[in-house]
Amino acid sequence: MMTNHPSNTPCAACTSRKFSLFSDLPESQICVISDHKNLISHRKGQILYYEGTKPLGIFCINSGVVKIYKTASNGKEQIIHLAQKGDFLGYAALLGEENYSNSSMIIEDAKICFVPKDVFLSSLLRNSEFFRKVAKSLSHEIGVMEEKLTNATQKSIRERLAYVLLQLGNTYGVEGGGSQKIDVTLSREELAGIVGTATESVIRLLSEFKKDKLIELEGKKIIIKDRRGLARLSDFYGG
Amino acid sequence: MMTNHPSNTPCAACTSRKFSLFSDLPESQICVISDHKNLISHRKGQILYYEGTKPLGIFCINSGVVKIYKTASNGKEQIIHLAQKGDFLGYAALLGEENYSNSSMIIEDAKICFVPKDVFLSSLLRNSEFFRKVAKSLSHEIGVMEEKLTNATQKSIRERLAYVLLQLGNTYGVEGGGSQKIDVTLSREELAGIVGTATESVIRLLSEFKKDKLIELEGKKIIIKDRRGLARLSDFYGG
DNA sequence: TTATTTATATGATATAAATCAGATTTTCTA
DNA sequence: TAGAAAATCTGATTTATATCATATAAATAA
Repeated sequence: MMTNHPSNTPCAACTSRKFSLFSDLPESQICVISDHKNLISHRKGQILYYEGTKPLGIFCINSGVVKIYKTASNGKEQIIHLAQKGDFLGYAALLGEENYSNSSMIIEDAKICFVPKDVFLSSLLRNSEFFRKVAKSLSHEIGVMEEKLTNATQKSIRERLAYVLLQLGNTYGVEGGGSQKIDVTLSREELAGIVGTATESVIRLLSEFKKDKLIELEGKKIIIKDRRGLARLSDFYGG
Repeated sequence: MMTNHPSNTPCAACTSRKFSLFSDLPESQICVISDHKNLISHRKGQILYYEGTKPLGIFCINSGVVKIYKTASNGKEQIIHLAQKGDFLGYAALLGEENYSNSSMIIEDAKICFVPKDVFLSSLLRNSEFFRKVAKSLSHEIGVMEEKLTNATQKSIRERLAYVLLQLGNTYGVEGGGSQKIDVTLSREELAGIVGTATESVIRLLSEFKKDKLIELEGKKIIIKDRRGLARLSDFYGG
């Protein structure tokens, strides 16, 4: 039996699904998920879940942007990553049978589906290809985190900021007139949280990058003018 | 059919297995693994695998200690973690269907079983409880890495070193006379690789900790004299 | 709109930690 | 066992970046 609430369009019709781990789940499974999911609209600033609390299901982002972060003992936020359309949230905590290891907050208005724990888990167990895909995603994430840790300890703030800008360009970049606008609204403080540094340092370095014609600043938005230059800075090819 | 090479004792009899992800695999599965695994002795300094190469199976540590590390572009090693008896290596790369994201080197003479890719994967698919356990382990690892990243960006070297010493004490500590000897041989350079700092900084801070009666130094071995003091340093409870 | 708060920006200063250099000790090896 | 090489240690110096302080601009609320 398949219910279909007005505000709850079926997963089969979801345009974000093709970007997600649900992408090639068989029709039958999709219907089960669809039947039990709950699509909720979130406004900027809302918290999806808090570190230390118990996961009751997983989130799948239909639209919007979410920051995943840990709050350090000095009160500063370390942003682990930004999640968008098609991304799953909270499945690591669920599979790890642990409380959330991080918190998540909406940074651009979002529509997010919630799929209850048992629906998600039984779907995994009933479909080993899906399970494998989820495991693949977890594994990939580990490699990404290893890279981030290595960068954090071995690279300078300047290098890391340049690298983060390039990455943001890859994910949120809108091309135009030979330059690339990073189309996501991040405060300087949040940018600092991604890089893992002080807000003032980010502001200072952005000014420097601007002076060096690597970027342009349009309010909160950053426009990348010279990807090659940033790439040179981000690595160790001179600098 | 179960072969049993002289140097290749069956997994059913392996005393390290109870610490591993194989711990409650059913007898039938154990036999398959046992039949296809290969136990190899490794000497200190040997490389198990290199970052960027293709995983052909997984490693399960029977004895010894292995460091898992990434080499940064400045040539320095960031040690991701140390692995010991019962730990699995290389399964994330296998499940992620990617090349190794890190390298691994023996730091204390080790006996390590190699289980070929298809044997491991078919075992996973045939036993969903095992698969779930592996997924749980991957998920846990992600949380650990998030914590490490946050520490790396938000804590001082002094705090991180104190924290690393406590962790090493937990894993390798041998109690005796109110103090705890860290019974694993790490060079100062490797300790620096764990903390994510320069070798000289580690040496200097160890001297300082010694002066402050937090630890004692016996050649390469470190003896923790004051866990409480180190804990105070490692966190932000004054310092 | 104006007032108030919050975010961004820039300068001055302090400091942790890297780097460079040299001495001593330990480990390796021929 | 001697000699060479590597690791540890300590000191001096430099540098990147955090912190503190204050000004300006932008966002929000009254």
